[in-house]
Amino acid sequence: MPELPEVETVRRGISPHIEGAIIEGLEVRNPNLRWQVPAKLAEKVIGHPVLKVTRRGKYIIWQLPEGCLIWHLGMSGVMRVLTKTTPIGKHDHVDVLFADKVLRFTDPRRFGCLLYVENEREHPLLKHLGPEPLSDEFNADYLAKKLKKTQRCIKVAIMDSHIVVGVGNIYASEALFIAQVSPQKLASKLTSEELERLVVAVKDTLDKAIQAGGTTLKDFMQSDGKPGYFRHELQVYGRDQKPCFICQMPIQKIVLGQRSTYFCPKCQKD
DNA sequence: CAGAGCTCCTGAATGC
DNA sequence: TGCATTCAGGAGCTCT
Repeated sequence: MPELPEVETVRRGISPHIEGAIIEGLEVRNPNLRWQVPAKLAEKVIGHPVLKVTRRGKYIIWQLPEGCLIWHLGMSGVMRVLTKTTPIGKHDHVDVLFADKVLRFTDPRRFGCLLYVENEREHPLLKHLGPEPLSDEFNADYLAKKLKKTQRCIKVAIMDSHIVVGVGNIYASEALFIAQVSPQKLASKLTSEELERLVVAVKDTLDKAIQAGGTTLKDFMQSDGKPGYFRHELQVYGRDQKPCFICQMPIQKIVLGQRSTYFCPKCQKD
């Protein structure tokens, strides 16, 4: 399940191979992703170079001269740069062909997407997104302002991409544990100290994971292998009933906003 | 307007 | 061993 660090790792992994290359072909084997891949996408992109590969939240954006491709990996999406002779697998839905290689998009669950827009800033998916978590714009003052009047618990709020992008289910639990704030606490009730700790925890957690991802980049292009994702050192996620690494109290699993949530009832205060 | 719940999909895990 | 059932999850959409 790609979270922001994985998406950034994918971006870094593919960009050296893609940037500057001219798209020579597009093969959409299954357009039924989260949204239909636009029918006449090929004629819009073929013959044009990919100028730059950027990221906004968990969206990967390919900048072309007259528009851009917007990709999302959903939760099972994978992008790999392969040789053209690599056999096609069951869930290999899209190939972008270059002179000497192919960018292959694989996504068993098809929660991902591939869209095209002329002006990235105008696109409804990107237009109203909150700040990047690693930017200075994401700070305790900003969060305080945003959460001031909300009735939601902090874990649900921090996962809202209108508040801040890229904080997925796993890292939301992790960051709250590190910040020692209960995921159930009403978001508007966090003290400025707690907000500060949470902001720092989110940045640290994501940043560390991105650094870890960098170390796997060399393995990114295995022709038959897995993408260069990496294992996290998870403190609470997936550790239901296992002892807290700080106080040994069993980690609790609850559901918030239809998402499983893990926390230490002793270390994380309401 | 804010927020709760629904929804897409398939592989992995679990149950019998 | 094998089949049936359950669950997970990103995030936009619908409904209240």
